[in-house]
Amino acid sequence: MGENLYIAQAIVNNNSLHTDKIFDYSIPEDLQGVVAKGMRVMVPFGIGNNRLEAYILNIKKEEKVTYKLKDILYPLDDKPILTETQIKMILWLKNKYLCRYIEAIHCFLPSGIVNKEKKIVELIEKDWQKVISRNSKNQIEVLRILEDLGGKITLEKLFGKLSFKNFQSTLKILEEKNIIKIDYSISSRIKIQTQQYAQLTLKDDEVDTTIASLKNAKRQKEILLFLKAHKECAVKELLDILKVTRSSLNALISKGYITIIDKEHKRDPFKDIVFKDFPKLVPNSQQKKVIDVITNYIKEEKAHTFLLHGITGSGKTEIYLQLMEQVLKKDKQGIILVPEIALTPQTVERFYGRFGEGIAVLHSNLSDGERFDEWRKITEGKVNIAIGARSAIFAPFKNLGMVIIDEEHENTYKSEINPKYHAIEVANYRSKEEGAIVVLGSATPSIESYYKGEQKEVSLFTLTKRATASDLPEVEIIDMRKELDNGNKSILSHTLFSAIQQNLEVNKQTILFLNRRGFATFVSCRQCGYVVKCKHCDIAMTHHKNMKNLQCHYCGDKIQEPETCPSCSSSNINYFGAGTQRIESLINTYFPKAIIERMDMDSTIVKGSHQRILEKFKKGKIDILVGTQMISKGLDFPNVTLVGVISADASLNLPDFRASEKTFQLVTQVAGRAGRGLDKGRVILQTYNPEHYSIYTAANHDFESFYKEELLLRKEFIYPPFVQLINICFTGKNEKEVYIVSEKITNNIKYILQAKGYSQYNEIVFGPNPAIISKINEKFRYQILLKNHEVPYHLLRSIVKYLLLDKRQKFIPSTITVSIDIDPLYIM
DNA sequence: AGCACGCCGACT
DNA sequence: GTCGGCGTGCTC
Repeated sequence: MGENLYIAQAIVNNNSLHTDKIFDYSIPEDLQGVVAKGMRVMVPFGIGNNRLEAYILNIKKEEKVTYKLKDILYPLDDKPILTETQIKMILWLKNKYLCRYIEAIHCFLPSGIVNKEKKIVELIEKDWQKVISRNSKNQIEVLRILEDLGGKITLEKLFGKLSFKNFQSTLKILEEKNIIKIDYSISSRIKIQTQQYAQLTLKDDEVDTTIASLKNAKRQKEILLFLKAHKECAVKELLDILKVTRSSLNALISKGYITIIDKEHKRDPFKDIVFKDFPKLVPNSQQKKVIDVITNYIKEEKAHTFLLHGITGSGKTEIYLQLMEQVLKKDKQGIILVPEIALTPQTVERFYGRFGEGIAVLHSNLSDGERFDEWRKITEGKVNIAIGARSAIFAPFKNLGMVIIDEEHENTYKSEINPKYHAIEVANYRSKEEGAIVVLGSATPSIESYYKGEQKEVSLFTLTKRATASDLPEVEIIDMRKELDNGNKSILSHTLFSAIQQNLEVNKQTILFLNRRGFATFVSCRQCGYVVKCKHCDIAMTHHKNMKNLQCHYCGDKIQEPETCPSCSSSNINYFGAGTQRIESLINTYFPKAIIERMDMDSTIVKGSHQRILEKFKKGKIDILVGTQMISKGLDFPNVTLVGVISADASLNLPDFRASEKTFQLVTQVAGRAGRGLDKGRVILQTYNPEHYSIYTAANHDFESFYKEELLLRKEFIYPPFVQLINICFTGKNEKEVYIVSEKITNNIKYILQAKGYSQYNEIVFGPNPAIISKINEKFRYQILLKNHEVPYHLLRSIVKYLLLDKRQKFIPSTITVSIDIDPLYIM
């Protein structure tokens, strides 16, 4: 016939490395012009022609094909759910972060939108006992279960009940014997909620005559009058407002005067919250300069990145708000990223307070349905602003004007699951592709971002004035070694103790900060130095006092708290350092009259407990708040005049090249919690390393000095921003095998480097080494670290891609998992 | 991953 | 001869 063949190039929704490629499907004639690029379709896949959802990335025309192609079954969307821009970005993500297509695709879609055709198993031969031989144990088991559960269940459910794994052949035999039937049923986890609306079918001039004709039907007249005035109304509301019953309405419906239509009803997660108006503030001179400069870029639609380095309280949020106003004026949309939305309610409140409705909020604990609704508000153009955590960077705006990333140094902007993207990288990409600007803000910028500022790659603004007149708090460093010399074995120095006491006397609030949940509460023997570690994960176990046990925070294993040292039997075993719980109970005994509350991962498991504690604190119903990182962010309480940092060192001793940076950031952020009001704040910093630069520069609020010092070290030891890193982690149950595979890959990388003329590979490839956490959940972990030291970065990446993706089957047995992290934040 | 195929041992 | 366990290899 010589007719053209339309071929859809699609990615199947199958979370496997082996199917991570583009599959071609022919588009049957009746679907030509119906299915398009960016749509989801159902396709048959594999030998069993299992039905899978597939995402069409491209459609091409070919005259003939020499290979067999299967037909698309049917479309799942009536219009594309992925735009051209997004498809391009999917390819970029895959290539940059070396993830799978499907993982990149999932960034753009709300979870739960995925359709699956479930297999339904149905019993059709009731008298099966006559046909099946007594020996076929497995077949009998399947049929019994089917019978018990009503003769029709999903394959999944059946599989869950079976005592054997290999059910496929059993089912096939039963199907062939016509005893069971296997069918498909489509299921989507999300349903669009609809609400009934009443509408008039009469024309305006008909209404009055109709009303007159109704005579005695008083209620019906009221309804018609109401609808004449309001055009349409939700049935629920109509009945509520007019105090009429459904029967009156039904009468009108049966007479044909009114119709009921289903209208989509969007769930609103913030419906119960009233936001106070947040009026525009007059910017100070520094703020105004920033706003003016960036506004020009917005007006000219120039892609560019800005870094706002502003001390806490320098009014960055007001800058964000005024820039957003400019973006909206250009009919463009904006994204605001915050580290974690539950911890930064003030940012959300201010945006709502300034712009009212028209904002989509992408919470971390939205339900699938709520998330879907927020996503639809964006795709349908109903909102122009999206606020959310990391994943909101993928908000599907059509005309993006600006991305704001607040607290840009935060770790939460780097994804820990594939694709392991960094929100700043994605923002910069979108900026260039979509002509938007990026605004990064932080009181303690990351070394990488600040370095880019110095290199003029991004425009740097420094804000030194606090927007409100309050001064930065004074920070005192307490040398805990001297405390010990003076006979104070307590975890509170004399200075901090008396400061808390004074603060309580004048009815001011105190925040006590501890570096990590139970990070320091490892159990150690003073006699032999033995540290109790998890036998599965090789990390120190954490003491949980109220449970009287030790827990591993990686695998969750629990053991009884030991009374003597498991190694030398000495009774001199000690609970070292202190977790938040221990501090809480200690403070309780020191200050029995004070109201003390703890805020950490354990005390905020229950949904909404953050807000509850913070609300209580805001109202002044808590005297002392003890907490972890969680309390270091964004809290702005004027009555807090004292911040105590119990031990500034815990994060300093982490085995990571960013340990100093993290310590500086934490101490600075926490110190910024004091003195937000009219009273001067006081910060007391307890440490065993008072001479460490990250401690004293943080105490002096001196980012510049810290940066200079840190940058020297980064340069000397060849770390980012001077090189880029790639971390490859191999995981498996057999330690020897994991080691051998990772060593083989290491040698291959070195071999290729040498062949390409880079013989100094010992400065490029490090490892394989056991990961710092060398064992998680009975699985051993080895890693290779790559640095692009005097070797092109793209060469390193293409080597990794070649060995671990393209030729994966050749090098990696299926018992080993490989995880690739491009530009890792932690190497653990 | 998910499925079928094919080889082999157990059991009638 | 039949059934079921397990290893292997492919998926448009």
